[in-house]
Order: sequence, then structure tokens, then C-alpha cells
Amino acid sequence: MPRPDSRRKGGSLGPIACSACDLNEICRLSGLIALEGGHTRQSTGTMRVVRPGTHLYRTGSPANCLYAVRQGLLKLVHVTADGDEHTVGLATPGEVLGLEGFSLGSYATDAVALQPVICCELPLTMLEQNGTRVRELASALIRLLSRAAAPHLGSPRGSIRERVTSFLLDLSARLERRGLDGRQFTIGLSRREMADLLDTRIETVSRVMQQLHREHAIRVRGDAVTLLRLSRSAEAVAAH
Amino acid sequence: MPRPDSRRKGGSLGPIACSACDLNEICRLSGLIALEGGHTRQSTGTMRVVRPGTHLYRTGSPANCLYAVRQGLLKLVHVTADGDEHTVGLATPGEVLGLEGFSLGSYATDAVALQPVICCELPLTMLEQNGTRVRELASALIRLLSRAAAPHLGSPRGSIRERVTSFLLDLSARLERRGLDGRQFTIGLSRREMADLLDTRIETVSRVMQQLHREHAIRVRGDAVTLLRLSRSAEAVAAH
DNA sequence: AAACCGGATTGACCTGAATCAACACCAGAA
DNA sequence: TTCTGGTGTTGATTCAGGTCAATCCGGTTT
Repeated sequence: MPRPDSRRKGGSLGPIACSACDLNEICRLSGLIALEGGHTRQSTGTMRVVRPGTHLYRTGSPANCLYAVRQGLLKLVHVTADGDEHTVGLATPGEVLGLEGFSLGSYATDAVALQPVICCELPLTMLEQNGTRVRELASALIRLLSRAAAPHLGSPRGSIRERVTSFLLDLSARLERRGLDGRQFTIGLSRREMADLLDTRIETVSRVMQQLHREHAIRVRGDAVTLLRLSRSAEAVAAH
Repeated sequence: MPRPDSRRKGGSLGPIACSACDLNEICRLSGLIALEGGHTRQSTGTMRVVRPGTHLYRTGSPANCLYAVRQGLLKLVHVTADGDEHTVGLATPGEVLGLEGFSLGSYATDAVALQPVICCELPLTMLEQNGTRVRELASALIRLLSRAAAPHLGSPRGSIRERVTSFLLDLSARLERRGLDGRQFTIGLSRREMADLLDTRIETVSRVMQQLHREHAIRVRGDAVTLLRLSRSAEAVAAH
């Protein structure tokens, strides 16, 4: 059923350049990007446009493609056996979704757009073809997967304040890595979604954000955030 | 510096059969296991024995090998920039460690034995050789990595009670998948280590364990645990 | 045996976050 | 314009879990 999701109007994060994308190397080796005199041309692959509040894919549906986020923000929602949902992560521009497809054959979460999203679609079949550079392709794919296979270090830990701080700094770092503005950005998540991700309540998120605002650690206007003087270590110290 | 770690005497989990190991397929394709008339022989690769409290590898050290746990339990410890440590996960027999090596070139956590541990060691160089079955090997490796690359779903969420319950059920399930006893086992973690992993305090872990014991959901004697009537859904219901 | 030590348990108390409730703000509809 | 519904903020109260402290228990040493 289509969810009644009246979204904020704000724009999208990105778009980013192909060169800043985690899928770039694989994309090139699969022949999805034509190289012209050393210049990278736009991908010739399929694009997927996803409107805010709608799904890129759903839990359990057959995983036929990898997706690279080019523009916008998505949330990954884990749907438990007994039906309730929890946001377990975000995907920012330049990141790759659907990596679990190789082993499971299906997607392990729902991927829901939080903003207008544009993704590049890379059918898994393209990776199995007998190209000339099978070795390079396999090697690139292994490196990509290996990055995601590192033991999870960014789980919500400590006080809510620490979790909010970590969340903001993490998001900021991920944006900056892609050449986007990591100092000033729109969170793209409602308070409800933030609370869900950080395993707490909307009121608490609101309070912490206001608190950080009053302390001039961040500036908050709507869902536009500016990081001013925010650091993980300062939080750890503040916690004694 | 060797840490003064007077460990519990208890035995180790395992050993398990090669056939129950996540690395099995890759091991065979790398020629580490000789097949004889359909029977799987013992691996001909190097073994690593790790005494309780000592390291299999450390954060940042060059990742030259994959490790498959054959026997015993390890904890993965994330060491932050400012020096404090947090247990972020466990490794049970049959599981593979060091997958982040392909991308990082070094290990992302410390791996510390909680029991007498035996690991199989698979040098990464063996995976890069021009064997006859490069394709199969790459494919197997991709499937293995893909399994670990799924968005993290087992993070500590909800009340401490739910986290303890999830922890016990998760550990139980992982043991059973390898043919070990998932109903009755030794946790292998001190209360301190459990508290660290579940992001709470020793006293709280102790209280919850005793509470579950009194309710006949589990039976606790020292670090030997028997699961009696424990289910995630029951916990969710109990939480209203 | 007694003394000792580290881990585990239990109790008393306090604090951070959840809960319940009111209200502010904004956008779209009438 | 006013009304309405959804989102966010703020306050009052409650409660789960953190903190501090005492005690217990099994293993080791003397």
C-alpha cells in the first residue's frame, strides 16, 4: 500500500560525479561508462528515479541489481518477522546498495527514499559476463564488498547525546567524502526517523538538538543543520 | 604487553567439521584441503593456536590472512582514536575473520580469544594465484563477503532485557548452525565483556540474567547457560 | 586451615530518558 | 480569512538503568 507521506519540500543531496562513486571502478570495467580521450562520460546504464517516501526495493524481493546512489538520501529499513520496522542505516550519494544480493539472492532490507533520489542500476548479470577483464572486475568487486564487510563500528552507543553527535558527524563525514558540503546540510530525516535510527524517541531527539543549538555546537533551522563546534571527543569528555 | 588475564577454566566451543565452516568452499578451491575418494581430509594449511586473553591480530596490523575459527570463541574489539576499547562482536566456530583486509590492507579491530582458540590461516596470496578455478574461487569469495556485507541487523536495540535476550538467542543460533549445542553452552564472556558488548553495566547484566533465571526462561550456573523458554517475541510482548 | 583476590550478586539511591500532555508552527483545504 | 492535520517543541512526571557500596563465592596462596 502506498504510504501517505507528505514530505518536506527540500531539495536533494548531490548529484555527485561518477568519479566520487564507490561503484565507479566496477561501472567502468563493466563497460557502463564510455571513456573518451581520458574524460569520463555519463553512464550509459539505466537510471532509477525514486520519489520521496517510495521504495527502491523491498525486503525479500529478488536482488537483480546493485544500485549506486547518485543523488538524494535513502533509509534502509529492517522488517522483522513479526512485522515491525526499524531504520538500520542511511545511504548517501556515492554509496552502493544491494550488496547482500550475491549471497542471499534477495534484498535484506527495504530501501526508502527520503528525498528525490536518482540511482544508477547495475544488473548482476553484467558482472557475470565473460568480459576481457574478468580478473580486474572480480578484484574490484571484492574490494567493494570487503569495505562493507568490516565489523560494524558505527552502531548507536552511549548516551543519546553521544548518539546524536555521532550521527551528525558520521553523516557529515560521508557527505564530505563525496565532495558535498559536510558543514551545512539538510538532515533529510524527520524527527521520527532520526529517533527510529538512534533507538530513542522524537521528544528526546528534539531536546538534544535544541540543547546542542543553545550551546552553539550546531545551528538548527527546520531540518537544515550547520555544524559549528561539534566533536565526538568533546562529548566523551562532557560525559565525564 | 601481555595482559594479566586469569581466565575461567572452561573448555572451548567446538571443534567443528570443515564442512560446517564458512571458509570451506574457498579452502577447497585454494587446494588447502585434499579430497580423497569423496572424503574430506583435514586441511593442510597452517593452524593458529590462540590462548585465552591473547590476540589473534590487532587493529591496524597488516592483513595478510583470512582466519576461520575452528574451535573456541573470540571477541572483536574496536579501538577508538582516543584509546578506549569496545567489544563490537563475537566470532564463533565456523566463522571467518579478517574480511576487511581486502580493502583496508589491515585489520579494523582487535581479535581476542575468550577461550582456547584454534584457527585456520589462509594467506591472501593464495587467493591471488593463477589457479585453474579462478572464476569459482572469485565467485565463492564474493558470496562469502556478500554475506558479511548485509546491512547490520543484529545491533543492540531496545531495553537491556531485549538486548540480553537477543544476544543469547543470536549466539545460540550461531552455534546450532555449526552443529554445536545451542540449547546449553558456556557464554564464554565475563559479565564485564557482556556489558561492554551490550552497551550497559555489569550490575545490569547480572540483574537481567538472574531475572530470566527466576522466570525459568534460562538456567544460569556460572557462565554455563541453558535456554529453557526464551523467545524474542515473548520479550517484545512483555515490553507492551 | 585462614587470608586473599577477582568476579558476581544484591541493595539503596540517583539520573537520564521515556511517557504523557499541552502547545506552537506551518501548509493545505474550505 | 479560519479550520485542520501533521510535525516539532516544551513541560511535568515516571521509571529503567546507572552509580555507589556492601556482600558473597570460588579459586589460589600461604
